[in-house]
Amino acid sequence: MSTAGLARTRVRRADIVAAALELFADKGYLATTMDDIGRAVNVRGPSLYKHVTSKQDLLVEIMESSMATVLRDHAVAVGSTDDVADQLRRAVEAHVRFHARHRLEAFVGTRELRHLSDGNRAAMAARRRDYERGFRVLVERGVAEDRFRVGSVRLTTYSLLDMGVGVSVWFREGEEFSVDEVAYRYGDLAMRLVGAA
Amino acid sequence: MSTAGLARTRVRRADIVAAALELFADKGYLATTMDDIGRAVNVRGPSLYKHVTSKQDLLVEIMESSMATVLRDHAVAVGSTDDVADQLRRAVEAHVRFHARHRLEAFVGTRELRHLSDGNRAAMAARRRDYERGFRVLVERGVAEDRFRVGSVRLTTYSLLDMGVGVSVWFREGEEFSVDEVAYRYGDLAMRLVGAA
DNA sequence: CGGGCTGGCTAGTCACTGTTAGCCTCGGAT
DNA sequence: ATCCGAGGCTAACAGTGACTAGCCAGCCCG
Repeated sequence: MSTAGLARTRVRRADIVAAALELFADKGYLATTMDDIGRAVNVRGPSLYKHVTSKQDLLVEIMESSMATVLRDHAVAVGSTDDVADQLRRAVEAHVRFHARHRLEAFVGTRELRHLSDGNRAAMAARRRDYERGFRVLVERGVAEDRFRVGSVRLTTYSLLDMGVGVSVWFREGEEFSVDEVAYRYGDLAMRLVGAA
Repeated sequence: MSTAGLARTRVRRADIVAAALELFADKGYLATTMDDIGRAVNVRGPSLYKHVTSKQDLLVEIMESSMATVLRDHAVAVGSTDDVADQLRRAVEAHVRFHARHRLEAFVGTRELRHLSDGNRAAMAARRRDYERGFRVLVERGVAEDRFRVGSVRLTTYSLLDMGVGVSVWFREGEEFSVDEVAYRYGDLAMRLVGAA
C-alpha cells in the first residue's frame, strides 16, 4: 500500500519529537544533544536531519503545539458557561488539567522559552500574555459583578496561574492524585483565592 | 595597610559572583560563558580563574548562599510567634519577600538546580525538601488545631509555595508594588487558601 | 527485474567554550 | 631602589556538538 512509507515516516517523526520532549524536560534544551535524541529512538544523531531541520525546530514544534492545546482548552472552558465564577473555575481546572496531563510540555514551555530564537520567542511570549490576560479579565469581571472580592486583581491572577504551573513540576501520573482530582481541588482553591461569593 | 590587597580581592570576587548571577538568570547557566562573565566585570574570561576555581563554583556559591538566606528567614518567621496562623502567614511573607527581594537568586535557584554537579544537587534538593516540609507541617498543625480547613494538605502546601516562587518571575523593584506590599498581600492570599478561621 | 527514493550510517567541518600555561606588569612592602 | 606576588593577558589545548557531505541498503514502483 502506498501509505505505508508515509505512515512510517510520520510515526518516526512523532517519536523523535516525543523523545526530544522527554530529554528537554529532563536535562534541558542546551544540555540535550542530537545524539541523545537519536539514541532515544535508536538512530544516530545525524540521521535525525532526515526528519527534522534543526534542534531548534524540535523545540519550536513542542512549544507551539503545546501552546495551541492550552489556548484551545481555555477557550472551551470559558465558553462553556456565562457565570463568571463558573468560568474562572473551569478555566483554572483546564489550566491545571493541562499542566498535569501534559506536564513535560508545560515544563519545557516555561523553562525553555529563552532558548527559542528571537522571532519564535516573541511570538510565543505574546500568546502567553494573551493567555494570562484571559484570566485577569475573568477576575476583573468577577470583581465588577461583585462576585469576587480580591485585594489586587493582578496579584490574585498571578497566584492562580503560578499555582497551576507548579503542578507540572511535582505531578506524576498514577500517584496520590489523578488528573481530575487535582484539577477539581485547584478549582476550589481558586474560588477561595478570589473570595467567590 | 595589609588589608588593602585582601579587600580588593574580596570586592572583585563579589563582583564576579554578582555578574554571574545576573547572567545566569538572564541567559541560563549553560548559555553563559566565562567570557560573558569576564566582560561584565571588565576582564578576560581566563582571568576569572584567579578568583574562582570553576564556573560550577559560581553556581554553587550562588545557590548555597541563597538557600541559606531563605532557611534563616523562614526560621525567624516561624520562631516569632506560637500561633499557627500567624506562623504560616509570616512564613509565607518571608517566602514571598525572599522571592521578590532576591528574585535573581531565587530564579536561578529553581531553574538551574539540574546543572549542579551530582553531589551539590543532592545536598541542595535535600535542603529544599526540608524547607517545603516546614510549610506542610504548619498547614498540618493548623488543620489539627482546627484553625485551617483544607481539602488536601499536600496540594494546599504546593499552592502556597508555588505562588511565592512565581513572584520571582514577574516582580520588579520600583514598579506597581513594593516588596512589603507583595508580601503582605500574599500573606492574605495564603490565609484564604488554608481557610484560616 | 531494475531504478530510484527514503532514510540510515560514517566521517568530517566548524565554531565554541572551559580550563591551563606561561608571560608580564604594577603596586606595595622592605 | 628593589623585590615579589597578585592579578591581568594571550595562546593553546581538549573536548563537544550542531550540522553537512557523501555513501549505501532496502523497499516500492513500474
